[in-house]
Amino acid sequence: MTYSKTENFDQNSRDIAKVCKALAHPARIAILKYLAEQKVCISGDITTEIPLSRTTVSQHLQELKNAGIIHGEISGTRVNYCLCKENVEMVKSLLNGFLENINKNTVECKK
Amino acid sequence: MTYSKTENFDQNSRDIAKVCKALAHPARIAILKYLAEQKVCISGDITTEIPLSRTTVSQHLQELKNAGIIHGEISGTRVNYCLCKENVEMVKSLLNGFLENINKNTVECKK
DNA sequence: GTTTTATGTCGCAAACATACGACATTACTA
DNA sequence: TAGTAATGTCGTATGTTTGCGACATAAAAC
Repeated sequence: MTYSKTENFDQNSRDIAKVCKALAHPARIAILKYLAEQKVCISGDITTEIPLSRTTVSQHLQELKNAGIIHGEISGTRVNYCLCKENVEMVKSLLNGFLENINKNTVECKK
Repeated sequence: MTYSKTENFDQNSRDIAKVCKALAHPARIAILKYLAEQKVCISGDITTEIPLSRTTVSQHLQELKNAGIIHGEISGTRVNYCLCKENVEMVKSLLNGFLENINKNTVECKK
């Protein structure tokens, strides 16, 4: 009865919320930054760069993969992760479009 | 013991994650869109525009307020909410900076 | 002063997210 | 084919979010 009424909102709002949800944890931001820093796609030894257990990092990677932001390519026992050009650009234009849109009717708030 | 190790990540990553968290629900996106549509700041009768109870909408408004994205001004029994120019722009540049940054080392993923 | 109107806050229940140890899987290596 | 290394998945404990009814508050209307 309670919870999860997301289907009552329009697709664009849900898309934006979904992308933001994927980015809504510092570990995932740190992972993305790390991937962006590397010349080559890097495997799951991201663990050594992130102060979390391997299991947890793996889960965060799955979430980023589900959101389509990263991509993992199997190579032997390793998995090479990388940022997906198309999807990162999709995210960029989705968020930019939204922020540009709401930026039209803002008000000065001294606060 | 478990959970919430966010303090182990750098400030920028936490800031980005925080903003994204505020945007990580379709209701909040819908609320922001609605606010952007209005000529004047609109009070909590946003309820009629959003398929959720007044209580829940009120809570989402609080979250957006906490994130500094909107601002509520009391006027009698009403509260006029509006988008904060400075903060919306702050969010824009924060997210743009990050996305621009990670966009440098992406890879074509046919998928 | 009582009623109405617009809001916010509390407390609860259900759903979801986070973190991790233990186990399973898969491929390379000797 | 046994051993190791890199990963993923499961189960569990705990914290957080979502959604709402019920109550509290406070200004305006009468």
